Formats: sequence, C-alpha cells, structure tokens
Amino acid sequence: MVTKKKSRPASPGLRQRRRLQTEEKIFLSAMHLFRDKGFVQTTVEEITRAAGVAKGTFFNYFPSKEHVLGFLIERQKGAVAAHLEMARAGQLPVPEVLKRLGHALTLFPGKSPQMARSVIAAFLANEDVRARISVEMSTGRQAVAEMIRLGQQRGQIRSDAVPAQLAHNFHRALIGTVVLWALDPVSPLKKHLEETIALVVAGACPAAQAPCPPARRKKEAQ
Amino acid sequence: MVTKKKSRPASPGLRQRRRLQTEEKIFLSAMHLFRDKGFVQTTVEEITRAAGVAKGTFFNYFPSKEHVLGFLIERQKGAVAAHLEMARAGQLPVPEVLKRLGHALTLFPGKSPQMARSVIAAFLANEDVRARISVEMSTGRQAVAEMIRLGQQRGQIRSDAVPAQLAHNFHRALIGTVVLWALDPVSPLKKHLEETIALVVAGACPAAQAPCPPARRKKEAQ
DNA sequence: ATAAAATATGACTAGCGGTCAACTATGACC
DNA sequence: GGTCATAGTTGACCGCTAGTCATATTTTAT
Repeated sequence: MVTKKKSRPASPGLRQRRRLQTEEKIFLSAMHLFRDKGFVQTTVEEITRAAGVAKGTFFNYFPSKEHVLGFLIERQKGAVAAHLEMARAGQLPVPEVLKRLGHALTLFPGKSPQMARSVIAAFLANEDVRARISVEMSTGRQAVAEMIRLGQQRGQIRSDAVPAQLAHNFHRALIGTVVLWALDPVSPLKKHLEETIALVVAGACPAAQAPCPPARRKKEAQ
Repeated sequence: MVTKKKSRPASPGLRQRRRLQTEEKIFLSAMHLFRDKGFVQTTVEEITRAAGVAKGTFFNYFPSKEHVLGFLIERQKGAVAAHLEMARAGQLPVPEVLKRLGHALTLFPGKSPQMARSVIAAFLANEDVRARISVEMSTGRQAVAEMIRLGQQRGQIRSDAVPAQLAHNFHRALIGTVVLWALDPVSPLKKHLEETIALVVAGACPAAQAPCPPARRKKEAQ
C-alpha cells in the first residue's frame, strides 16, 4: 500500500458534500460576526450557534479561532495569481494592474473597520497563522515583483528600480493604509487607497511623466 | 471653598513618590515581558509578580492590560514635539528631521517583533485605547504637516504637494513598515525603515532630485 | 444487516482579565 | 504622641472563554 487512498476512491459522497457545506457555514457565520462585532468580541460559541452546529464541531474544521481567518490567504493567493496573469496577458498597463490588485487585496479587510481589525489581530496573535501568512506574503510579493519586471520591459515602469524593492514598498503602502484606516476609520478605505496607490504608482512610473511642473521653487525664501 | 486643593498643598509626599515608583515598576515590568513574550502571552499576574505587587494593584494604576501600552502615546507626543522644534530651529533640513522622526517613532515598537505585535494588538483590541490613539495620531500628523510646510517655505520640499497629504503618506509608510516587519521580521527593522523613509523623502523632495535612489541599473540582465 | 470509520456533540477544564470587600499605611490635625 | 479619615494594597473570587474529549450519532463498506 503505497497510495493511502483509503475510502475516498470515486465517491462524491454525501459526507464530502456535508463536510464542505458545514465548513462553509462556519466560515461565513464567522465572517459576518467578525465584520459586525469584531474578532475579540465574537466567541466560538456564537459562531457555531449562527452556523447551526455544536461548539465542538468548530474545532473539527479549524484548529483555533484565528485559523478561520487563515482561510483568507487562499483568496488573496487567487487574486494575486489572477492579476499576474492579467499583467502577462498585456491587455492592461502594469501600473493599472497593480492598482486593481491593491483594490482586490483590500476588498475583504475593507468590508468594515471591525473586519480589518479582526484580520490584523488574528494574524498577529497566532503563531501558526502568522507563519503561514508570512510565507504566502513573500511569494505574493515575488509575483508582484514579476509584474513590475514585466512593466519595466514594456517601459511602463522606470527601470532604474529593483522590482523586489518596489514590490516591498507597494506591500508596505497597502498594509499601512489598511492598518491606519482600521485604527481610525474616518473616510472610506477606498479613498485612502486611491491616494496611496496613486503615490506609489506615480513613484514607480518612468521619470518622463514629470508630474511636478508647477513646483514654485522658493529658493530665495531660505 | 472654590479651589479643592484638598491635601496636596506643598508636599512632595512619601505617598506621591511611592505611587510614581509603583507605576514605573509595573510599567517597566510589563514592557520587558511584552518585549520578550508578547502581549497576549503575558498575564497581568506575571506583570505584577515581576513588579513585586499584588494583582489587584495593577488595576489601581491601569484600567486594563491594554492601557499600559497607552502610555507610549506620551512618549510619541514628546518625540513629535521635539522634532517639530528641531524643524523650527532650522539647523537641519526638514527631510533630515523627518528621517530622524521616523526612527524615533519606531524606536519603541522596534525593540522586538513581539513588542511591535504587542503595541499593534493593544491598540487594535481596546476601544478606549484606540480612541485616544487616533486623536493623538491626528494631532501628531498635524505637527508633521507643519514641519513639511516649513520645509516647503525653505525650498527643501516640493511645494506642489499638500502638506497634510504628505504627512498622511509618511504616516502610512511608517505604519506599514512596522506592521509588515512585525508579521515577518526577516531583517532588522532599521533596514526596512531606511528604505521606506528614503522613498518617501525622495518623493517629497523638490523635482530637482535626480533619478531616484542609488540603485544599480540591472540593465538587461534578465 | 452489521461492523467500522467519520463526524457531531456538549459537558467539562484550565486559565484569564477584571472586581471588590477587607485590610494596612500615610499624614493632617490636635 | 495619639487619633482618625483617606489613599492605597491585597488576594480570594467571579464570569467568561478557547479548547478538549468521551460518548453518541450518522454514513459507508462489506
């Protein structure tokens, strides 16, 4: 017996379906509660009650409360991959793709300040989740660096910058924007994001664009 | 009796001294533990044990575990004020002052990844602390905006930008750098910070600023 | 039909932040 | 020095929560 196929040979199986259903129910209930009440204020019992299962069932699916949010990683991975594909296709200029990626990545935490705080709290609190996150973030940045490299080849991004470094700065700017908004959600995240991305992308575009002509040089003001 | 001076007329008082001492002991014990073990992993009882007082005493000084870190606000306020003064004095160019401010502000959370996580966790988890933080952050940004305005008058910062917006971006970049480092502390925070600040400051400098940072042009090397 | 495996359940535990009534030290006043 | 109100200390205690686990239930294989 090399392959441990066990008892999952060719059955779509009632169990399989149930399992996925239950997992989905728990996940969605958790997300709604996190969005409305926040991570800390939501108890596992509330989640399971909302999902219509017993408390113990939760831990058959997720090893800890934080791990539910670990699920988001998959979403983000998908988004990054899709945008990399988009960049490769070449229909859109890379800066535009980056802009869209920024919006896509912040879509979920941006659902509510509570949700943003929940995500950050969970990522920070749980050693295991954090470890996984940091790996995925790293590979995600590599993908972004690849997009940037493509943009450089096409003359859409200044080529005197190291792609990996630009990717890192992109990442930092995104995170900073979300966290600052989570701490102090004055206006919609989207607005902050526009500003941030505009800045980063502008800084990454070829020098040619000279967006600062009306710079009155007050030299003599000293 | 209009003035309720009560019993604190001219006494430095043993009580006063004791009170300050105890507060300091609790605060420092907490900081050490947070730095070494992290916020969540440190219990109030551990803190008080390390400080040599009973558990209940903790709550005579801080209304919650999170509030201990609220103390940092004062530090940060001081740092911002000092740097604003520095900028006003005009001995140093404003971009240099901003650079130093960035390092000063991240000094504390940068003591260890655990400490950074602790600060973020505490700020995010407690409603009350967060409210205070966001107020102070806002006034802090105003001060930074003021520095930037000064820099513009002196021709050290491009004047086609809105100071408040630049200040916001400065803030976002700092936060993003610290949070990303807290999630994934690969190299010293200082290094990341240098990069970030260099980028932001470069973006803020008058258009004259040549082509970006000293990046080796990788040419067509793949 | 029946055995075996997968899954669901909720009572239970350990440990935490925070409270509070009882206690002790301080210092103002005589 | 003695007295007493008040500030400050203490640790037993409470309510609550994440996570466990023995048991019960359901599905699947034979």
